[in-house]
Amino acid sequence: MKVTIKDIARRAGVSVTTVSRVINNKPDVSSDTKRKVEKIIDETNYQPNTIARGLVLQKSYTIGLIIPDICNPFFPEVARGIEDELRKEGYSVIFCNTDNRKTWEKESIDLLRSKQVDGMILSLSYENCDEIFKLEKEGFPVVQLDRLVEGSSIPSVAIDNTESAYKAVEYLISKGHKRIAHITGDLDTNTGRCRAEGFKKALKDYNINLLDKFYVKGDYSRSSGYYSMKKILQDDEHPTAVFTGNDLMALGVYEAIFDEGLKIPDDVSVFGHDDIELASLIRPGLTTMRQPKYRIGKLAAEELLGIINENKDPNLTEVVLKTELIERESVKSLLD
Amino acid sequence: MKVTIKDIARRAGVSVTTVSRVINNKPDVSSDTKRKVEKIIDETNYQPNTIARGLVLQKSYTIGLIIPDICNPFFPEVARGIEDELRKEGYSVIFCNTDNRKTWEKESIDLLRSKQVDGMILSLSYENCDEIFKLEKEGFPVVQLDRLVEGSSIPSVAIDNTESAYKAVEYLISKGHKRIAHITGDLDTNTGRCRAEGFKKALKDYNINLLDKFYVKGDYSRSSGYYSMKKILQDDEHPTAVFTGNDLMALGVYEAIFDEGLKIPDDVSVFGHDDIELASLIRPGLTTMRQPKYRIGKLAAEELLGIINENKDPNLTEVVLKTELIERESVKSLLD
DNA sequence: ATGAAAGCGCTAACAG
DNA sequence: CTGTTAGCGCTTTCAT
Repeated sequence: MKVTIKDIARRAGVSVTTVSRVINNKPDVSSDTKRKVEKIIDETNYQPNTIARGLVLQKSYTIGLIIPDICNPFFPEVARGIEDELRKEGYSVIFCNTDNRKTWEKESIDLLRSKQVDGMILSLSYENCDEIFKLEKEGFPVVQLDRLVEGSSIPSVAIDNTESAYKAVEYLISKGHKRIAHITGDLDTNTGRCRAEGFKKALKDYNINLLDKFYVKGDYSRSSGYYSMKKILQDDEHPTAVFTGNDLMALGVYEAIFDEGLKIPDDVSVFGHDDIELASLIRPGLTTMRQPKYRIGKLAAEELLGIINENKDPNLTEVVLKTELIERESVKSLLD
Repeated sequence: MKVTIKDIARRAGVSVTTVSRVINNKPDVSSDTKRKVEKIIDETNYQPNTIARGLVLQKSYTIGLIIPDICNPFFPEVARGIEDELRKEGYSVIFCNTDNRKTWEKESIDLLRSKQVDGMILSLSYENCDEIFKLEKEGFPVVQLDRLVEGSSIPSVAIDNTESAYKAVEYLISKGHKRIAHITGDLDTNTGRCRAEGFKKALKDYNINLLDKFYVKGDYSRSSGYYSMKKILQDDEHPTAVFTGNDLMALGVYEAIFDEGLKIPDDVSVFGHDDIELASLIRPGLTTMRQPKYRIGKLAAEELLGIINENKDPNLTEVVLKTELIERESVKSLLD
């Protein structure tokens, strides 16, 4: 049987209140009894039952993390940033994968609520606004990852995807590219839409025509990158450069290009987004926009902690991080 | 204020006992009152407090996952396998990163115990046996990942690294290679040692001499692969094939070989281990042994569930998974 | 078929 | 300084 506060109390010959006091470092305990109790706690290897404490304190010191898929290379680092930050404050994190399915998202939220988490960090599919609004109405502490829901004032930690994509395309243009294709991310997500928007805006600002056949809808998966690029390459008229909605798709694009016996960047330049680890590992190194992933996680956690603890006003908090252009070898300059 | 079982009881005009009965689908409730209660539950969007339930049931429906680092490409898929499997049975998972630090490992175990997890899945540093033994003595449900601790009967899900390496080398031999080098993984880890052992055993079984200069100690990092290969290539006498302790090192090996103006697999064949995503992306595609990562996670979860629920005897459970040889283009046949 | 009451392990007034 | 008491939200005998 597990040792409880009662056991400690009995063995120390004091009341449970006193034991509780020493556990929580409260005043009003003589250093004598304190020592005595601590000794017994040590001997018995007693660990206070956080569940029971949570019940009375109405606090679980646990937060929920809901993401599409921890296997998506974006999330492990974010998750790590969150866990590191939260653990410092004594919180632990329960994580749920949803594969962007609305029903799973709802289930996960309900599950976490029933587990009395003190807050949540969410990366939900774009359409799933109801859930967010419901949480907001209840005043439940929530921070969103990587998305901004219009009409809600729920804090969010994200990068400016539109600007980031714009910068990427601008770079391509500065290298003399004019025939630039884009394989979009999942357009059901905010990030996917914003990056596509940034792409279009850059072309427009630089007076470059956007050809329909150079704008292909992907879904962030590696295979969608592969097939989209295959499709693009079927046409006689190749683009000189392709900007993909994320690095994972760029990997698929690499394969498609290699399949056709073409060379990167000599035949086609490739520009990704996110700078996942693979980007530096593949050859040629993938030029891409780096997301400060760990930092996103860390800041999201800080944000959430702020809301939970100081009852910080969530209304004003919108953290927008910049991405960094990482130049490698997958983009060729057409100038000179 | 959150709605509790009392609120439901009051609004339905019944006792909390009755409400509890319908929540848990117990018999002895007239279908009439059952409907009535269910209606109120629906209306109020009531979610039973799992924490409170856990307190009386002595069950949290939460398990702990302790790993070195979720950012290590091995773990996300394992974690996903665990989460998928556990969620089906109504469990959720709290994860902790330890960076293989013993103090963090101990802290994490204590934390999870205080959170009353029903079991743990652990991937601890090799030296940290005390903690495992302590848990074992208490009969606490634990499954180990990727590690067999001698002298303990704690179940473990792992691949047979020795055999896996043996198979790899055997394959190389079957392709006519006799001058085979090995760049080891971190020999402070069990995996590293076993793979090196498998390498040696295969050579011995096939009566091939192991040259000292063809056995170089690496540490699983890409750069160690690079420098180790450089060192190997400095000698006039090249190996015809090199087997690396993991894929990441193989990547470094690729670079070293390219640096020397040599070709893979024409001049040197390369064989990796793990089949990380990258293996299929680099050119030439890396021949390697695939770890069934998702499956490892899934089985570890099943194992744990078995111990928790059916009080299955943990003594006999040692799941050893086979790796799969993935043939790509980095190995040349010397036959014909 | 239903409810009253006890208790899971802990904290927090309140008294002394 | 210390202990008594009353819950936190839920499940579970045991009556009725």
